[in-house]
Amino acid sequence: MDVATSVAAIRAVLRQRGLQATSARIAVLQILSEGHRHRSVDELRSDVLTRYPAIDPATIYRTLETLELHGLVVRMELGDKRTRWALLTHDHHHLICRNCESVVEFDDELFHRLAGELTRRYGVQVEMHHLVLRGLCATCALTDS
Amino acid sequence: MDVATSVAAIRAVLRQRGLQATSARIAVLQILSEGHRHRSVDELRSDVLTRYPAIDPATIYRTLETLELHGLVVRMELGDKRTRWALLTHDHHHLICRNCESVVEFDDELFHRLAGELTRRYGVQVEMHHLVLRGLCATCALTDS
DNA sequence: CTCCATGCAAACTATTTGCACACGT
DNA sequence: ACGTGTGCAAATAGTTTGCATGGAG
Repeated sequence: MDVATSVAAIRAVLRQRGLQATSARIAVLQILSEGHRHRSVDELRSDVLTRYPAIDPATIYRTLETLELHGLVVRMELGDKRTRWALLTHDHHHLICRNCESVVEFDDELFHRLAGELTRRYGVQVEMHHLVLRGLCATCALTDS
Repeated sequence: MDVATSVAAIRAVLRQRGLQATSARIAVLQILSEGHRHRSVDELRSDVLTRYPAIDPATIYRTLETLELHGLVVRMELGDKRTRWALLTHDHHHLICRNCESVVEFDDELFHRLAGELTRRYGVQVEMHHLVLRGLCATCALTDS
């Protein structure tokens, strides 16, 4: 699914997995498909409001749980207590800058290597899809602090 | 601070950082020093009960926040909503087995290399102290599932 | 003796659940 | 029509905060 996916495509994806194409599910997937930012339930709720009739928070929670179960979205804990959600696309990882709060995104390559090494050494099977690291982004790292 | 640290040593560490050596802080550090497991506030509260007079949850939260600020303990989010706490010792990382829920611990070496590579490639300064990964532990990886 | 830390109770926030009704197929 | 999804309201769980009292230095 790509940025700003059409409703028809979303319907197809849902049906494909045996899920009813309800308005809540379509709205949530549509919003999440616009820029692959990770959003909290509350952000989702207000984003939905700009274009669709309101969805009850309880429904959003249940919708996301279902979509996660069927491998369409992923959850991520950023440290505050709200869970963030995004479309499941390719594996990628994040660094949150402790100075300016910006989020840097990394592709999976280096982490993939790490996972392999961990398997070799410890026998574990690491499933890293959306890792969250903390530290300083390039800009703030230069200014030190 | 080592496993089962003496009260005198704990007092010293606290004073050293300009902190009052109160009974709550001593009790919390004492409990955390016994096996470097990561504990939830509730586990801490009941562990304290076996040896000390009860500490109010609110006090435990405030105590941990203070100790964290002074670099004595670290927090960790395991995915359920309770924050876990441990003494800050050496950097190490964890894998939680999604099958048997066990926690595997890794030393820092491989991750340290990864952090270096990220700095080289992206200019970021990664601060990874207690990373939490998910996957399968060696035992469950063999049995597949 | 002076503050900082603690206990208690109430407030808050994110999330979950029960139930009757509405919608998708 | 049938069964699943949704809205609403109430319940829950973890955590935070205000305020008066108690203990550490």
